[in-house]
Amino acid sequence: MRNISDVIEQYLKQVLKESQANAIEIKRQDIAQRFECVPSQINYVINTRFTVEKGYLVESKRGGGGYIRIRRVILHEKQDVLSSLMDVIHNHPRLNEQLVENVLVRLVEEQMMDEQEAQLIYHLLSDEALNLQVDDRFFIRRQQLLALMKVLRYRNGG
Amino acid sequence: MRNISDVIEQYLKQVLKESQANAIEIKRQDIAQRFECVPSQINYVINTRFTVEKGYLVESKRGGGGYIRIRRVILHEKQDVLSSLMDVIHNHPRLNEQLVENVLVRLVEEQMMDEQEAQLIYHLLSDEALNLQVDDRFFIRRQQLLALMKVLRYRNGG
DNA sequence: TAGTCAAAAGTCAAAGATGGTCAGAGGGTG
DNA sequence: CACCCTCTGACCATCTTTGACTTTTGACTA
Repeated sequence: MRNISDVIEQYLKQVLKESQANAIEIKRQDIAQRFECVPSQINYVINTRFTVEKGYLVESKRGGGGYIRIRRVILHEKQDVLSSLMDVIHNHPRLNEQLVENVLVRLVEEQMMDEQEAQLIYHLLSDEALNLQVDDRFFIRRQQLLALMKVLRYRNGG
Repeated sequence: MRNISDVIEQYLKQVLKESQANAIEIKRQDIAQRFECVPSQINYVINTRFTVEKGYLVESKRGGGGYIRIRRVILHEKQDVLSSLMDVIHNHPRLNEQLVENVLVRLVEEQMMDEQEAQLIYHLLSDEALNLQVDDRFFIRRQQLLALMKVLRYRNGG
């Protein structure tokens, strides 16, 4: 594994998978110690790898007895997945390639589209294809991702 | 061998051949060091020798733990269909919905994509999703259709 | 109860680690 | 000589790591 962030990410996902409940509670300091890094590294991992669009919810508490709780969001209805992703799209002012990728990966994970389709759309929404001013790029991505959600909704009998 | 680029090219192809998977991951700096050249020489080799037309796909990541991944892919046999469609796209100043549809239908007929994929893309490129000034719409459609062609060159057997 | 303190976790910006781009210099070949 | 590859290095973009400083919380004390 190339960097410590990836290692920590894998570790947390492993623990999450092995836990009965779909949530784990960690102590930031403990994890930092286990991987010999500074505590704020854990925040970095969480902020970049356990985001809402990837299907995670994170809560925490400071002070004595503090913790960080990571929850895997499990939505049984495909419609719920779509509306949650639509929220994400609406709430993100800056729809960069990374976010597009996260959304598409999630859709594949949730079996709402296959990899080939995701691949195609990723390329259509890439910086290279959307060779425009950044803000215009964000705008187009929003429009097209929402259009995608619409098609997927009715493809899945909505 | 006359120049360092050729040497590096051969080396990478050798490593690729010996690897089980049809992909390798390198560190630019490592390769540059091994052949005692500047790092950007590696980009030169990749840009001139590992192109899509030659059957290679390259991805990379910057920053800590960065890498360059080179993958061998199989080119689609219908390159001529793609180039003729690219001509069409280039030569049409006004890429309206009808033209998009025609292109997509042709791609489906040629079995370069399936109906579902065509459907998806049609919606992404619709007037409704591309809620912009007409000229901008034409521009985006051109960019994205060309991006689509690029992906289709190697899909289905990579 | 209010105040104080220590123990968490959060934020943010700087530094570090890679890879990418581009334009110009260098060199070989028809 | 002209032209086309190659090679190089300065500068840029992106992702990760680190640490100083901040905020929140609960326990203890006056």
